[in-house]
Amino acid sequence: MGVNGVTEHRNGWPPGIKRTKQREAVLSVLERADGPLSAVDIRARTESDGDGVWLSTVYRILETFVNKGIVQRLAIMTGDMAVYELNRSGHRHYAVCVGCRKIISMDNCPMERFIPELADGAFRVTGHNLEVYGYCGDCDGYN
Amino acid sequence: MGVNGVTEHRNGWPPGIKRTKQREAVLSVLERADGPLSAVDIRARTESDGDGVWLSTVYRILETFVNKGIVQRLAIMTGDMAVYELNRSGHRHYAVCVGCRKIISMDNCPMERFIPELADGAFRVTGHNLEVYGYCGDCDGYN
DNA sequence: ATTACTGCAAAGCATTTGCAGACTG
DNA sequence: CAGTCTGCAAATGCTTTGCAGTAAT
Repeated sequence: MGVNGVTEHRNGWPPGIKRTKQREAVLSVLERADGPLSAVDIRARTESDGDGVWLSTVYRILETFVNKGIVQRLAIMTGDMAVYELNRSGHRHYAVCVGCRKIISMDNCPMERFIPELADGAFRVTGHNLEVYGYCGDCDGYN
Repeated sequence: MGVNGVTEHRNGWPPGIKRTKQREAVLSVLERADGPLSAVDIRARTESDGDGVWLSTVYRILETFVNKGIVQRLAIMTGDMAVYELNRSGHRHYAVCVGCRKIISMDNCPMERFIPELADGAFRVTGHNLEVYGYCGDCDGYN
């Protein structure tokens, strides 16, 4: 599989991270994800894959991955669970449907050209987060 | 849409909302706020003002205000508490300092001119949320 | 062998909810 | 007066943490 260019760890393993069955399972889930996943989602998918990973371990692995820059924790507030995604090179943003809570990925980032504008003042920009809210095709018209 | 909106509580109170001492206290805090506040912040400020409001009541009031469109719940994930702000007409976005967690407001919204682009597909945009991360003047250089 | 990681249980903490009394319109 | 709102307490649910055994380098 792997249509996507996950940064460097193609043939092996991200450097500086101990390789364990559980971490492989979590990374594998994230690589195959179609959108951001919560810790609970990830745990469920590892179970479907045959390698159950304990929930607290999933949280610890995610924390490690985030610290290493492999994974990104998004700020989408759909419900109250944090969601995570692989930190792919060309980053994405998401549109959240207020009707059905579906998360739709937006391919391009309209912010790219504006970051320079913001960087002029006394603030060095290192990243950003954008979510768009609204109604998807299925839910529009009912609201 | 585009109606002059919620900013109508000129003679003191938004329409359609029962007026209680606690709601007045919360609204007053939000009106004087210099930035987004958490429920705990709000509760603390009502205490300083002399009118303590119970925390669960603050949450219920905020929920009511959000439903009425008076208040907005942001998706800033500084720590793990939700933060709220008055839904002022010209809306704002915030830059969050990764060093000291300070929240700096950005006066203009770079997204305004891009929402139309997004609205083309099967998605009707009703709102959006943007946060920029980086280092503020005080923290830059130390990281 | 040394050090880090995981399963598990239990604690933490923000937020929500149930209920009886108090208050608003 | 009827219906809503609040104080309070207890519950809920996501996330974190402590510990002892296990696995990786």
